[in-house]
Amino acid sequence: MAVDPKTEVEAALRKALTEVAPEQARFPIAFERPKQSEHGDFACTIALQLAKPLRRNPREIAQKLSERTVALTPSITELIDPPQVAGPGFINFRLKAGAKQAVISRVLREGAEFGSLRAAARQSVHIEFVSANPTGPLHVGHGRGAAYGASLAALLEFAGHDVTREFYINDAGRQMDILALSVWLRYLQAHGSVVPFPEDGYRGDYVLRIAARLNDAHVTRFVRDAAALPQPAAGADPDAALDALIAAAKRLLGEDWRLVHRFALEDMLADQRDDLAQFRVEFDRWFSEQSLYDAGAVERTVARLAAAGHAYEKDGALWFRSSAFGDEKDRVLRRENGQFTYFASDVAYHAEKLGRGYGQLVDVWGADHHGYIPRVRGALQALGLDATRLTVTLVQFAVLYRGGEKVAMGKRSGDFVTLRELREEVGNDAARFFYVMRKSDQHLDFDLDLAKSESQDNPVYYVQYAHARVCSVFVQWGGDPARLAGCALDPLDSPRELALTQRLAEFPELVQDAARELAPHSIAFYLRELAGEFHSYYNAERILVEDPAQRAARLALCAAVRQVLANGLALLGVDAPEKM
RNA sequence: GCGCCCGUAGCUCAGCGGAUCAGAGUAUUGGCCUCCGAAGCCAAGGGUCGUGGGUUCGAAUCCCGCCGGGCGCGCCA
Repeated sequence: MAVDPKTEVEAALRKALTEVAPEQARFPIAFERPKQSEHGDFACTIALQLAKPLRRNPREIAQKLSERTVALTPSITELIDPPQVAGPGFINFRLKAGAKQAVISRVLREGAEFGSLRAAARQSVHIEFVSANPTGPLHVGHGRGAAYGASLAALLEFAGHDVTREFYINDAGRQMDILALSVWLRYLQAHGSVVPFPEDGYRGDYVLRIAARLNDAHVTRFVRDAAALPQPAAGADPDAALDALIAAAKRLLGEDWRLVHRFALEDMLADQRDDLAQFRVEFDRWFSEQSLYDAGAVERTVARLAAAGHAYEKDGALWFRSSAFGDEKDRVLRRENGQFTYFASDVAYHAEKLGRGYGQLVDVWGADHHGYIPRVRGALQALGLDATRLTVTLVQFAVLYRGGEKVAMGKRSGDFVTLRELREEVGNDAARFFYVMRKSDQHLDFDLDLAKSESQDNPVYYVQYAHARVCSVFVQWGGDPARLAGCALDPLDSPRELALTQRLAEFPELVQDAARELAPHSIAFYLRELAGEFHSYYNAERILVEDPAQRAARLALCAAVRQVLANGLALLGVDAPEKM
C-alpha cells in the first residue's frame, strides 16, 4: 500500500525534530504549497515557528533539521531530493518524479474511494438542514441551505464520519394553523361561499391547489356556513383578526379541523420532499416538532429549566434566564396564553438530539437566525448538556440576478421564486454547483443567465466538460481502461504532467481541510482548478500518441483526472457526464 | 443604539490557526481548429488587500478605533 509521500516526509522530519529539539518533539508539522515551483513541491515553516521558543536562528534550525532528516531516514531520498533551506528558514522539499507519479496508480486503484479518509477522529455527526416551514413551497433561500447541507453531509461522510441527515418539521404552532385556515377558506370559496380572506393568510397558488386536492378527497365534508365566520373590522389588528378566524374555524370544523390541518401539512411536506429528492437532497430522518409535544418533551424540558432555577415568571409568561448565559436578554418559554414558544420546543429538540449520543451536531440555519444561537446554546448549558457539541453554520441569502437586474422576491405575496422554478430554469447541476461556489457565510449573487449559459463562462460546464473530454479520449482510444492499472508512469515527466499529478495528490488533503472547516465551497474551487489544468494539458499535448508506453502513461493520467473530477462532483451532487 | 457577518483587480470572488499569499474567473486587447470535443487553450494590461493605529523579525491574515454595506434585536417561526 503506497503511502502519501508527504506523510513519509513528515515522519522523517519528526524523527529529526526529536533529535534536534527534543523539548519540541511534538510541535505540529505543517506543510504549505509554494506558489513558485522553484521553491519545491511543498515547504515547511517549522524552523521559523520554532525560532522563538528555541531562541535560535531559524535558518540554523532549518539547516540542522534538513540534514538530520536525510541522515536519520536515508530511505526518504527515494521519494525526495535533499531538502533545501531557503529565505529566512523555509525547508523546501522537492518530490522525485516517481513519488509524484505513484498517486496515479493509487487513484486508479481506489477509484470512487480516492480522497475518502478513514478519519482518525471518526465521530458521529448529525446535520440538520433546510427545516423549512411546511407552509409553502421551498424557495431559493432554502435551496442554498439544501445544497450546502447536502454537500457538507457528503463531504463529512467522505472524510470518514458517520453522518445522519435530518429535516426538522415545524408542524406545530401558528404558522401551520394559518396554512390550514388558508386552505380551508379557499376550499369554501371553491364551494361558492363568500368568505373573508385574511390579509396575512397564505395567498400563493399552491394554496388553491391544496384546496382543490382537499376537495377531490373530501368533496363536501368540510363545508360549513361561512356566515358564521367573523368579519374583520376595518382598522382592526390583523393578528387578532387572524386568531379569531382560526378559532372560528376550529369551532366550526370541530374534529375535522385536525383532518384539514393534517391534509395541508402532508400535502406540503410531500411537495418539499419531492422537490428536494429531485435536487438530489435526501434525509435519513424527518423529525416532527409536534411529536415533541405529543411525547411531553417540551413540557418536561421547560420543567427541567425551571427546576434548575433558570426560569422565572413575569407578566404572566415564563422566561428563560438566557442573559445569564451570554444572551442579550431573557427569552420567553411559555406565553401568557399558556402556549410554548418555538424556542421552547427547539430547546427540547436540541436536548433530544444530544441525547441520541452524536459526537457533533451541525445546524445549518439562515443567517437571519444568527441572534438565535446564544439562547439555544444557553439553554443547553442550563440543562447541563454539552453545548460545545453544537455547531451552527449560517447560510447567507442568495440574491438572484437576471439580465444584470436583481430578481424581486416578496415574502407572503406568493411571487417569490421557488426552488422548483430555479431548478427548472437552470438545471439541477448548475443550481447545486452555484449554491456552493461561495463560502456559506458569504452573500451569494446567483446569476441566472450565467448558470443557464452553456458556454465557457459557466464554471459548471467547464468542470463537466473536462470530465466529458477525458471520456471522449477513451472512446477514441477504444482500449480497456483496466489495462492501464499497472502501466509504467515514468514517461509522465514534463512539468505540466507532474503539476497535474500533484494536483490530484492534493485531493485527500483538501477533503480533510474542507470537512474540518465545513466548507464544501473549496471543493468547487479545487474542481475548477483541476479542470483548468487538465484543459491546458489537453491543449498542449496529444494523449493518443504513437509510442505505446507514453500513450498508456498519458491515458492513465487522464483516467485519474476523470476519477478525481467525478469524486469531487459527486460530493457536490453534480453529475459527471460522459458526453455533453 | 447594541450584537453578528462582510469590505481583496472594472465586476463576481478565493486566500484569513502570520512567512514561499497579491491570486482565480469574468470583462478588455491580441493570438491558436486540414490534428484525441474551440463548451477549449495561449498571451497582455489591471489591486498601497476599506481606513488609521497596535502586536511581530515578518500582517490581506491576529487585536483596537473609524468609515461603508448586510442581517438581527417579538409573549413570530
